[in-house]
Amino acid sequence: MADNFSLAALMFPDISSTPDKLLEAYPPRALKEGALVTRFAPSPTGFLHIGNVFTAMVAERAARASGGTYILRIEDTDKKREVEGGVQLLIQSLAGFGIVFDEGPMDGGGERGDYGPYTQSGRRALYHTFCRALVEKGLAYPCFCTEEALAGSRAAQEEQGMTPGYWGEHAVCRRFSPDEAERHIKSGMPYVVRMRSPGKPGGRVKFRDVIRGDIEMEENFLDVVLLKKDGLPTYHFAHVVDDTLMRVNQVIRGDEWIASAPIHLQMLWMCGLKPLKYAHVSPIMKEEDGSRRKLSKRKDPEAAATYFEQQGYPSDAVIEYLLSIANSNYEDWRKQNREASWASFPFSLGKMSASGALFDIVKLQSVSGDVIARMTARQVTEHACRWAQTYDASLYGRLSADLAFTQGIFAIDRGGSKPRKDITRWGDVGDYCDYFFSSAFDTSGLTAQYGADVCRDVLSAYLDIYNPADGKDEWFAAIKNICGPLGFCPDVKQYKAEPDKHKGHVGDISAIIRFAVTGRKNTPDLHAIMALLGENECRGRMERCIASLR
RNA sequence: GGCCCGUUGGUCAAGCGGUCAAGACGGCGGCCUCUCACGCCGCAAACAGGAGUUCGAUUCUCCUACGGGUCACCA
Repeated sequence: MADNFSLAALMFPDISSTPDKLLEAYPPRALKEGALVTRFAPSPTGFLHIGNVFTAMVAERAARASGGTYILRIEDTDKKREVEGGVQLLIQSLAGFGIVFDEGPMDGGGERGDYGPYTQSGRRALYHTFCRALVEKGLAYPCFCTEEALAGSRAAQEEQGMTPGYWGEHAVCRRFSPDEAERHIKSGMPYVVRMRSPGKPGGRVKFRDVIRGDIEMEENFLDVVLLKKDGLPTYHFAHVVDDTLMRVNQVIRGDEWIASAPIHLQMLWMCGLKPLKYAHVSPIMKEEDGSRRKLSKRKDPEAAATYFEQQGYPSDAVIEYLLSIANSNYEDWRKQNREASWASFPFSLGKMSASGALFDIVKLQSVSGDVIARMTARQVTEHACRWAQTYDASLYGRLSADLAFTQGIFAIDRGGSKPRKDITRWGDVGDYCDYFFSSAFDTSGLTAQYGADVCRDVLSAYLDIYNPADGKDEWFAAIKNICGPLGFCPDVKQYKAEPDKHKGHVGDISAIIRFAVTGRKNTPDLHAIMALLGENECRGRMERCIASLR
């Protein structure tokens, strides 16, 4: 005569352990007060969404800020979605953002930590142990319904206006005796394992979400699948056993999971496990046609984490932007701690907003400009070269030809308390510094504004007194000195008071020189530029300019 | 449709019964200034709507509207 124990033995012949033994094998961690053990648990699809980076960062910050542990767990229970090399790619991409794990699979293979395996496909026996115990207690049972049958009852339920799913009249396998179940199994029928939900329609569950506060919803009354036909667990079941066995004490995940929290709480209870603590993170949104939606992998290029690297945003800038979305006091902190690493920011899960933020590329640019402005010329040079090396070969050629010169470019107007902020991503540097590498300027803009004669006179006069040894003050004084003879006013204010008395003012003189030397109307400190270019180059450029004006 | 979550300026957001409703990005104006930046100063700009509770609601309750999420042998 079959019973739940013989049924369990038939279903899990190679499982001899028990949940209690597993709990002993993965004992509670020695943690200091308030330390959070968090995890990032992606499926290895090979695509890293910026929203995932956000969630991963939040979990990482929460762990680090509390002196806890951060775990990577690979959820590869859906073989259809798996991509070759996806795990390595994921680890590397996250590392590129400065997000690293204490435990889990490692770059280059292998894994670290005492609570593994960290890949779900390697944890089969663990799930089966818990599942076997459930079957023995009559809390789980095999279900032989075909997908067609399921679809049929779903349609019927919907027609009747009742909640679709495996419950009530439609949970046919739930009512099988152990005898019937065994007979079906022995006949070779494929089956899934479902939990025997104790829930009732209309029942309520309450739980506290760290981000959203108290939430109350209808309890689960569906006989949810624990193990799929292939013996691998569903997300729900895997989550429950993994997070308790890994001793995760703060589950941080996307808010799309909040609807299934009642399932998880119920499973935990049925397994005799303590409820987990949850924090559901809102997704990053995108505005389109006046309405919001999640950033879409298909429609939005900025949904891909790789987009930002390609565009040349420093990874620190992306993280700081994300951090400012997560904890709005981040920007105030940054203002007070100019030079500190974002890693020392006292991150707080509780300060997260419950509503989803719109992705704001303009704000990212502002943050990025600040991040780059804080860098030294050397750091800028290194970053720009590294970026150009893979994304802009010709730029790389220019930048790397003479690194001291390149660093000199980035040193102009850098450092000090008011650094320039006009580079917001490495993709900007090509435009930013092109005139340092080429002197093929079109001077028509110059003559259009001042007339060829004036330009020629100004440049000739300047060439006569040009002294490359001048410091910035002498350099500018020299320019002022040629104003008078040329009919320009050396003092801007004076000129503005009586504009008719002069052809223009010093600004116009230096504008002409600037244009001859750089081909631009606007540049950083011209004296510094000329000093870097050197006497020969500067003279050459001005002489060529004069020649082109004839 | 059921259940759940959300809604403060264009955007991110402080606020947690009494505030002239912070700050940041962006916008606009000004100052500084050889240009452009930077910096500084200033301006415009918000509590989705309606009922309650209260001496008093952005804050508490309910309803409505709108937005989002979820209802798989996917995560």
